[in-house]
Amino acid sequence: MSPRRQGNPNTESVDNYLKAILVLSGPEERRVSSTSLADRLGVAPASVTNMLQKLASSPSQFVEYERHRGVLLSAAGKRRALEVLRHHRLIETFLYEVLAYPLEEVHEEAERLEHFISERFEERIAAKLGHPKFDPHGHCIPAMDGKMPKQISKSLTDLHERGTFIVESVSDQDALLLKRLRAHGITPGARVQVTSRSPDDFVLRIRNTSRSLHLSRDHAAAVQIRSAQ
Amino acid sequence: MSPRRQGNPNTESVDNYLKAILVLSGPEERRVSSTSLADRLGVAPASVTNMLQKLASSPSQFVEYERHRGVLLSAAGKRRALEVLRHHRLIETFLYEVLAYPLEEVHEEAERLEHFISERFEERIAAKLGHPKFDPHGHCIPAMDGKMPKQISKSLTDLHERGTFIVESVSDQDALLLKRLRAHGITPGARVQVTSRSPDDFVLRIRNTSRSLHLSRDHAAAVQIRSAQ
DNA sequence: ACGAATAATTAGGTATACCTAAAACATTAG
DNA sequence: CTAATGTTTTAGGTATACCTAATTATTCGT
Repeated sequence: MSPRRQGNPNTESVDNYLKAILVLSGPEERRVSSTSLADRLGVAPASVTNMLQKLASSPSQFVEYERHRGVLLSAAGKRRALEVLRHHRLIETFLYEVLAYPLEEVHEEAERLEHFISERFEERIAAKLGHPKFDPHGHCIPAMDGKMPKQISKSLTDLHERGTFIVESVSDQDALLLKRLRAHGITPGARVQVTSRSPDDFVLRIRNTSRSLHLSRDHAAAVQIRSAQ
Repeated sequence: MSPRRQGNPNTESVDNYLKAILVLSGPEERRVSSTSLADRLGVAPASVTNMLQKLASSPSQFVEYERHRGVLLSAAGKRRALEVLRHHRLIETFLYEVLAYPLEEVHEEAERLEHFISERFEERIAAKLGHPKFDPHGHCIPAMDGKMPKQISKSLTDLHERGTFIVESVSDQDALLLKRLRAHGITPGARVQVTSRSPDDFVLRIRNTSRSLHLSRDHAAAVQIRSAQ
């Protein structure tokens, strides 16, 4: 018996599967394949199949799963996934604002703690932070009821014009990249100019500075922007 | 595979065993029996034997265990146990001071989180709190190097004279009792008068008030006191 | 539309941490 | 100093979450 919250079906592992499905299914909520889940979670595809079967046939009804056709979150699954995401982003904000963590270290700690904090802890840090709407990476924090405004930004790689933009958010997945971006002033809210781009070389310049930064396609994909009004 | 910190031998469970051994072996560091561990951890005695055998034969060398003769912490085991205890008490202090938790809710949350916080988190909350020496229950917080001053207090039940005393600490094990004690002003630092006592009825009066409080033997055992200088 | 390539599932196995029931050991009372 | 009692260990079994290797489905190109 491993589960900390015994009796109820929310183990750490289940939470991670739900979060991964939420992210991979995107705003259009398309079905998610076993392989993509396996990739994201760093486990073998067979393990994913196993877990999905268990989840689908458990009374919790978190997912809708069809053999060979991928998986989708149910309403309950989405609710739980958003709750964990809320935990994650609140904790990130808390570590950054209250404990003065460096931005790039916030994710790893939140990834661990998100599964173990109580409702009370969640409430208290939210209150302490003044019920923030965004985390320090610029991602929005789901409300208690699970509502989350659709963000209208797009990825740097989806950009075809040249021009000046505002950085909306930056992915927290790659700590090293995050550190490099921060060193160049690419943080949420920054005004940046896209100087040139080729398929695998995006050149950014930060407004009011003379420095510029080259990003590979993968790295550029981690930066979400919106047009400067 | 359950361990969160993979590769290294500190699972949540191991931490809990080490903590329990630390507490049960007391300041005299006497050997701890399987049954007493089983009781404290809420598991079957057979499970304890199993775990102790694994711990004793693991490369981590946390315990010294002899069949039928109980278990003892090694230097490494004591170090680890004190680290977890430090986490626990720092988190309690943090929840109380920074997040304004009610005293009696601090223990449960700390019990969960103590296993998952990083060194950085530990450092940051310690710094934020000004490197406190005591938690809100009045227990002292082990230093980073594992040093901890022996506390010279004794339990209310070990008291044979009548008189006025200062509350040194209050056990965090029983949230309901803690709430009741708090309601009567029995918190660390309070001056209390022991009005009368019989084997199962300890009567306390808080200095400068007219209220008094009856405690059973078990409950009185949870209150540590020192003489008022 | 069919065979090759790719994706997904099944089958069988590992480790952790727990359980119960039965057996072995230790302690204590007579 | 032995028998009864209580404690501890052994033996055998459960569930979770993973793994690899083998098999079966699906998809895609020609």
